[in-house]
Amino acid sequence: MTNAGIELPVTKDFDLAQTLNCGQCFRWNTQPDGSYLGIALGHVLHIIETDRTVLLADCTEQEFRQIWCDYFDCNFDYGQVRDTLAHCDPVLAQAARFAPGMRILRQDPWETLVSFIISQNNNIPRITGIVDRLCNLFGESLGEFSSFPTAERLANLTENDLAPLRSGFRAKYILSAAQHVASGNVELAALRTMSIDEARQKLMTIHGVGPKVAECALLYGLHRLEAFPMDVWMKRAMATLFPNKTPTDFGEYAGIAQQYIFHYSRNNPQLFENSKQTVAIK
DNA sequence: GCCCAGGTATAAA
DNA sequence: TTTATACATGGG
Repeated sequence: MTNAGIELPVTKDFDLAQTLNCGQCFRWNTQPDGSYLGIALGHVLHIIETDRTVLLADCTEQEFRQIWCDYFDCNFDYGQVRDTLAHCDPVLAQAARFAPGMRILRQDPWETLVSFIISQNNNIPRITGIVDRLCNLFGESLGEFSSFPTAERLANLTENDLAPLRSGFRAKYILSAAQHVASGNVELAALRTMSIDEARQKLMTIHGVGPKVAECALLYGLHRLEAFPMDVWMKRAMATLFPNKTPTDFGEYAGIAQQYIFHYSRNNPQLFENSKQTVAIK
Protein backbone atom coordinates (compact mmCIF):
# COMPACT_ATOMS: atom_id res chain seq x y z
CA MET A 1 0.00 0.00 0.00
CA THR A 2 1.33 3.38 -0.92
CA ASN A 3 1.06 6.44 1.22
CA ALA A 4 -0.81 8.28 -1.48
CA GLY A 5 -4.20 9.58 -0.67
CA ILE A 6 -6.13 12.55 0.54
CA GLU A 7 -5.17 14.20 3.79
CA LEU A 8 -7.75 16.11 5.77
CA PRO A 9 -6.78 18.24 8.74
CA VAL A 10 -7.90 16.97 12.13
CA THR A 11 -10.08 19.67 13.60
CA LYS A 12 -12.41 19.90 16.53
CA ASP A 13 -15.29 19.54 14.09
CA PHE A 14 -14.33 16.18 12.61
CA ASP A 15 -13.55 13.18 14.78
CA LEU A 16 -13.54 9.83 13.04
CA ALA A 17 -14.21 7.68 16.10
CA GLN A 18 -17.08 9.87 17.26
CA THR A 19 -18.59 9.82 13.78
CA LEU A 20 -18.16 6.16 12.88
CA ASN A 21 -18.83 4.64 16.31
CA CYS A 22 -21.96 6.54 17.30
CA GLY A 23 -24.33 3.98 15.79
CA GLN A 24 -25.30 5.74 12.57
CA CYS A 25 -23.39 3.35 10.26
CA PHE A 26 -22.50 -0.34 10.35
CA ARG A 27 -19.86 -1.05 7.74
CA TRP A 28 -16.68 0.50 9.14
CA ASN A 29 -14.33 -1.84 10.97
CA THR A 30 -11.69 -0.72 13.44
CA GLN A 31 -8.36 -2.29 12.55
CA PRO A 32 -5.80 -3.47 15.15
CA ASP A 33 -3.73 -0.33 14.45
CA GLY A 34 -6.72 1.90 15.13
CA SER A 35 -7.40 2.75 11.51
CA TYR A 36 -10.77 2.18 9.85
CA LEU A 37 -11.49 -0.06 6.89
CA GLY A 38 -14.92 0.08 5.38
CA ILE A 39 -17.19 0.43 2.42
CA ALA A 40 -19.82 3.00 1.54
CA LEU A 41 -21.58 3.98 -1.65
CA GLY A 42 -19.92 1.04 -3.37
CA HIS A 43 -16.39 2.24 -2.60
CA VAL A 44 -13.87 0.64 -0.23
CA LEU A 45 -11.74 2.98 1.86
CA HIS A 46 -8.95 2.72 4.43
CA ILE A 47 -8.80 5.69 6.81
CA ILE A 48 -5.79 6.35 9.00
CA GLU A 49 -6.11 9.03 11.64
CA THR A 50 -3.05 10.58 13.25
CA ASP A 51 -2.65 13.49 15.61
CA ARG A 52 -2.70 16.01 12.82
CA THR A 53 -4.41 14.50 9.81
CA VAL A 54 -7.03 12.07 8.62
CA LEU A 55 -5.53 10.14 5.70
CA LEU A 56 -7.91 8.63 3.16
CA ALA A 57 -5.41 6.04 1.91
CA ASP A 58 -5.09 5.44 -1.83
CA CYS A 59 -7.87 7.89 -2.51
CA THR A 60 -7.58 10.00 -5.63
CA GLU A 61 -8.55 13.63 -5.85
CA GLN A 62 -11.38 12.66 -8.18
CA GLU A 63 -12.70 9.94 -5.87
CA PHE A 64 -12.62 12.36 -2.97
CA ARG A 65 -14.57 14.98 -4.90
CA GLN A 66 -17.10 12.47 -6.22
CA ILE A 67 -17.63 10.29 -3.15
CA TRP A 68 -16.01 11.02 0.18
CA CYS A 69 -16.27 14.78 0.38
CA ASP A 70 -20.02 14.40 0.18
CA TYR A 71 -20.18 11.26 2.36
CA PHE A 72 -18.39 12.94 5.26
CA ASP A 73 -20.36 16.14 4.66
CA CYS A 74 -17.12 18.10 4.41
CA ASN A 75 -18.70 21.31 3.18
CA PHE A 76 -21.02 21.71 6.14
CA ASP A 77 -20.03 23.84 9.10
CA TYR A 78 -20.67 21.58 12.09
CA GLY A 79 -18.85 23.99 14.34
CA GLN A 80 -21.44 26.63 13.73
CA VAL A 81 -24.32 24.19 14.26
CA ARG A 82 -22.72 23.03 17.48
CA ASP A 83 -22.52 26.61 18.70
CA THR A 84 -26.13 27.26 17.72
CA LEU A 85 -27.33 24.19 19.60
CA ALA A 86 -25.17 25.01 22.60
CA HIS A 87 -27.13 28.22 23.00
CA CYS A 88 -30.42 26.29 23.17
CA ASP A 89 -29.73 24.68 26.50
CA PRO A 90 -26.83 24.27 28.95
CA VAL A 91 -27.14 20.47 29.04
CA LEU A 92 -27.14 20.29 25.27
CA ALA A 93 -24.09 22.53 25.31
CA GLN A 94 -22.38 20.02 27.59
CA ALA A 95 -23.45 17.14 25.35
CA ALA A 96 -22.11 18.93 22.29
CA ARG A 97 -18.78 19.55 24.01
CA PHE A 98 -18.61 15.87 24.88
CA ALA A 99 -18.62 14.83 21.21
CA PRO A 100 -17.67 17.94 19.26
CA GLY A 101 -16.40 16.02 16.25
CA MET A 102 -19.50 13.96 15.50
CA ARG A 103 -20.97 14.43 12.04
CA ILE A 104 -24.04 13.11 10.25
CA LEU A 105 -22.84 11.05 7.30
CA ARG A 106 -24.56 11.24 3.94
CA GLN A 107 -25.14 7.54 3.53
CA ASP A 108 -26.97 5.60 0.85
CA PRO A 109 -30.73 5.82 1.58
CA TRP A 110 -31.54 2.22 0.72
CA GLU A 111 -28.69 0.75 2.75
CA THR A 112 -29.57 2.99 5.67
CA LEU A 113 -33.25 2.07 5.59
CA VAL A 114 -32.51 -1.66 5.64
CA SER A 115 -29.79 -1.29 8.28
CA PHE A 116 -32.18 0.45 10.65
CA ILE A 117 -34.94 -2.08 9.96
CA ILE A 118 -32.41 -4.65 11.13
CA SER A 119 -31.50 -2.49 14.13
CA GLN A 120 -34.91 -2.75 15.80
CA ASN A 121 -34.86 -4.53 19.15
CA ASN A 122 -31.26 -5.47 18.42
CA ASN A 123 -27.72 -4.59 19.45
CA ILE A 124 -24.93 -3.12 17.38
CA PRO A 125 -22.60 -6.17 17.20
CA ARG A 126 -25.44 -8.32 15.93
CA ILE A 127 -26.73 -5.65 13.55
CA THR A 128 -23.25 -5.46 12.04
CA GLY A 129 -23.13 -9.22 11.64
CA ILE A 130 -26.51 -9.41 9.91
CA VAL A 131 -25.62 -6.56 7.53
CA ASP A 132 -22.31 -8.26 6.71
CA ARG A 133 -24.02 -11.53 5.90
CA LEU A 134 -26.63 -9.73 3.82
CA CYS A 135 -23.91 -8.11 1.71
CA ASN A 136 -21.76 -11.20 1.42
CA LEU A 137 -24.68 -13.36 0.34
CA PHE A 138 -26.51 -11.03 -2.02
CA GLY A 139 -24.19 -8.13 -2.83
CA GLU A 140 -21.46 -7.94 -5.42
CA SER A 141 -17.86 -8.68 -4.52
CA LEU A 142 -15.61 -5.63 -4.35
CA GLY A 143 -12.26 -6.95 -3.23
CA GLU A 144 -12.41 -7.73 0.47
CA PHE A 145 -15.91 -6.30 0.83
CA SER A 146 -19.25 -6.81 -0.83
CA SER A 147 -21.57 -4.07 -1.95
CA PHE A 148 -24.93 -3.62 -0.31
CA PRO A 149 -27.48 -5.62 -2.35
CA THR A 150 -29.98 -3.61 -4.36
CA ALA A 151 -33.68 -3.50 -3.58
CA GLU A 152 -34.33 -5.22 -6.91
CA ARG A 153 -32.06 -8.10 -5.94
CA LEU A 154 -33.76 -8.61 -2.58
CA ALA A 155 -37.31 -8.06 -3.82
CA ASN A 156 -37.42 -11.46 -5.49
CA LEU A 157 -36.15 -13.41 -2.50
CA THR A 158 -38.17 -15.31 0.12
CA GLU A 159 -37.91 -15.41 3.90
CA ASN A 160 -36.32 -18.80 3.45
CA ASP A 161 -33.62 -17.27 1.26
CA LEU A 162 -32.82 -14.82 4.06
CA ALA A 163 -32.60 -17.53 6.75
CA PRO A 164 -28.77 -17.58 6.67
CA LEU A 165 -28.79 -13.96 7.86
CA ARG A 166 -30.27 -15.11 11.19
CA SER A 167 -32.12 -11.82 11.28
CA GLY A 168 -35.12 -13.37 13.00
CA PHE A 169 -38.50 -11.70 12.60
CA ARG A 170 -36.87 -8.86 10.65
CA ALA A 171 -36.49 -10.96 7.48
CA LYS A 172 -40.05 -10.28 6.33
CA TYR A 173 -39.53 -6.58 7.04
CA ILE A 174 -36.45 -6.51 4.80
CA LEU A 175 -38.45 -8.13 2.01
CA SER A 176 -41.30 -5.65 2.42
CA ALA A 177 -38.88 -2.75 2.15
CA ALA A 178 -37.25 -4.26 -0.94
CA GLN A 179 -40.61 -4.80 -2.63
CA HIS A 180 -41.86 -1.29 -1.88
CA VAL A 181 -38.64 0.32 -3.13
CA ALA A 182 -38.15 -1.91 -6.18
CA SER A 183 -41.74 -1.41 -7.29
CA GLY A 184 -41.47 2.36 -6.96
CA ASN A 185 -44.19 2.49 -4.35
CA VAL A 186 -41.63 4.12 -2.05
CA GLU A 187 -39.33 6.38 -4.06
CA LEU A 188 -36.43 7.12 -1.74
CA ALA A 189 -35.00 10.05 -3.72
CA ALA A 190 -38.37 11.79 -3.57
CA LEU A 191 -38.25 11.73 0.23
CA ARG A 192 -35.56 14.40 0.16
CA THR A 193 -37.93 17.12 -1.02
CA MET A 194 -41.18 15.94 0.54
CA SER A 195 -42.35 17.44 3.80
CA ILE A 196 -40.93 15.53 6.74
CA ASP A 197 -44.41 14.36 7.75
CA GLU A 198 -45.23 13.07 4.27
CA ALA A 199 -41.86 11.35 4.02
CA ARG A 200 -42.33 9.67 7.39
CA GLN A 201 -45.81 8.48 6.44
CA LYS A 202 -44.53 7.13 3.13
CA LEU A 203 -41.75 5.14 4.81
CA MET A 204 -44.20 3.72 7.32
CA THR A 205 -46.19 2.06 4.55
CA ILE A 206 -43.40 -0.53 4.65
CA HIS A 207 -44.24 -3.46 6.92
CA GLY A 208 -41.79 -3.28 9.80
CA VAL A 209 -41.04 0.43 9.54
CA GLY A 210 -42.43 2.36 12.47
CA PRO A 211 -41.76 5.91 13.63
CA LYS A 212 -38.27 5.18 14.93
CA VAL A 213 -36.94 3.40 11.84
CA ALA A 214 -38.56 5.99 9.57
CA GLU A 215 -36.88 8.80 11.46
CA CYS A 216 -33.50 7.04 11.35
CA ALA A 217 -33.82 6.54 7.59
CA LEU A 218 -34.68 10.22 7.19
CA LEU A 219 -31.81 11.51 9.31
CA TYR A 220 -29.01 9.10 8.44
CA GLY A 221 -30.07 8.04 4.94
CA LEU A 222 -31.65 11.18 3.50
CA HIS A 223 -29.82 13.77 5.58
CA ARG A 224 -33.02 15.32 6.82
CA LEU A 225 -31.41 17.06 9.81
CA GLU A 226 -34.78 18.00 11.25
CA ALA A 227 -35.63 14.33 11.76
CA PHE A 228 -35.37 13.18 15.35
CA PRO A 229 -35.09 9.37 15.72
CA MET A 230 -36.06 9.20 19.34
CA ASP A 231 -36.36 5.72 20.82
CA VAL A 232 -37.35 4.32 24.18
CA TRP A 233 -33.92 4.85 25.61
CA MET A 234 -33.64 8.34 24.23
CA LYS A 235 -37.03 9.38 25.58
CA ARG A 236 -35.81 8.48 29.02
CA ALA A 237 -32.72 10.60 28.65
CA MET A 238 -34.67 13.44 27.10
CA ALA A 239 -37.22 13.46 29.90
CA THR A 240 -34.46 13.76 32.45
CA LEU A 241 -32.20 16.17 30.63
CA PHE A 242 -34.84 18.36 29.02
CA PRO A 243 -38.07 18.13 31.03
CA ASN A 244 -39.51 21.21 29.36
CA LYS A 245 -38.34 20.78 25.78
CA THR A 246 -39.59 19.00 22.66
CA PRO A 247 -37.55 17.99 19.59
CA THR A 248 -38.87 20.95 17.63
CA ASP A 249 -37.29 23.28 20.15
CA PHE A 250 -33.96 22.33 18.57
CA GLY A 251 -35.15 23.45 15.15
CA GLU A 252 -33.79 22.18 11.89
CA TYR A 253 -30.80 20.54 13.59
CA ALA A 254 -32.89 18.34 15.86
CA GLY A 255 -31.19 15.18 14.61
CA ILE A 256 -27.72 16.50 15.33
CA ALA A 257 -28.90 17.61 18.75
CA GLN A 258 -30.14 14.14 19.45
CA GLN A 259 -26.88 12.56 18.36
CA TYR A 260 -25.03 14.72 20.87
CA ILE A 261 -27.50 13.91 23.63
CA PHE A 262 -27.56 10.22 22.80
CA HIS A 263 -23.79 9.90 22.84
CA TYR A 264 -23.48 11.96 25.99
CA SER A 265 -26.19 10.14 27.89
CA ARG A 266 -24.91 6.70 26.99
CA ASN A 267 -21.53 7.57 28.36
CA ASN A 268 -22.92 9.26 31.46
CA PRO A 269 -25.73 6.93 32.55
CA GLN A 270 -25.71 8.34 36.06
CA LEU A 271 -27.34 11.46 34.66
CA PHE A 272 -30.68 9.75 34.27
CA GLU A 273 -30.49 6.73 36.56
CA ASN A 274 -33.40 8.08 38.58
CA SER A 275 -35.80 7.83 35.67
CA LYS A 276 -36.43 4.11 35.60
CA GLN A 277 -39.47 4.09 33.43
CA THR A 278 -40.11 5.37 29.97
CA VAL A 279 -41.61 8.81 29.83
CA ALA A 280 -43.36 9.84 26.65
CA ILE A 281 -42.45 13.15 25.08
CA LYS A 282 -44.81 14.92 22.73
C1' DG B 1 -31.31 -19.65 32.81
C1' DC B 2 -32.20 -14.50 32.67
C1' DC B 3 -32.07 -9.95 30.73
C1' DC B 4 -31.71 -6.90 27.17
C1' DA B 5 -30.74 -4.83 22.64
C1' DG B 6 -31.17 2.98 19.39
C1' DG B 7 -38.97 -1.31 17.78
C1' DT B 8 -43.06 -2.91 15.48
C1' DA B 9 -47.33 -5.45 14.66
C1' DT B 10 -51.11 -7.14 16.76
C1' DA B 11 -54.41 -8.12 20.21
C1' DA B 12 -56.76 -6.73 24.10
C1' DA B 13 -58.49 -3.39 27.35
C1' DT C 1 -57.12 5.62 21.84
C1' DT C 2 -53.93 3.62 25.00
C1' DT C 3 -51.46 -0.41 26.93
C1' DA C 4 -49.56 -5.22 26.86
C1' DT C 5 -47.24 -8.99 24.56
C1' DA C 6 -44.85 -11.75 21.04
C1' DC C 7 -41.31 -11.63 18.04
C1' DA C 8 -35.72 -14.39 16.61
C1' DT C 9 -31.23 -14.15 17.94
C1' DG C 10 -27.12 -13.83 20.59
C1' DG C 11 -23.98 -11.40 23.92
C1' DG C 12 -23.20 -10.32 28.81
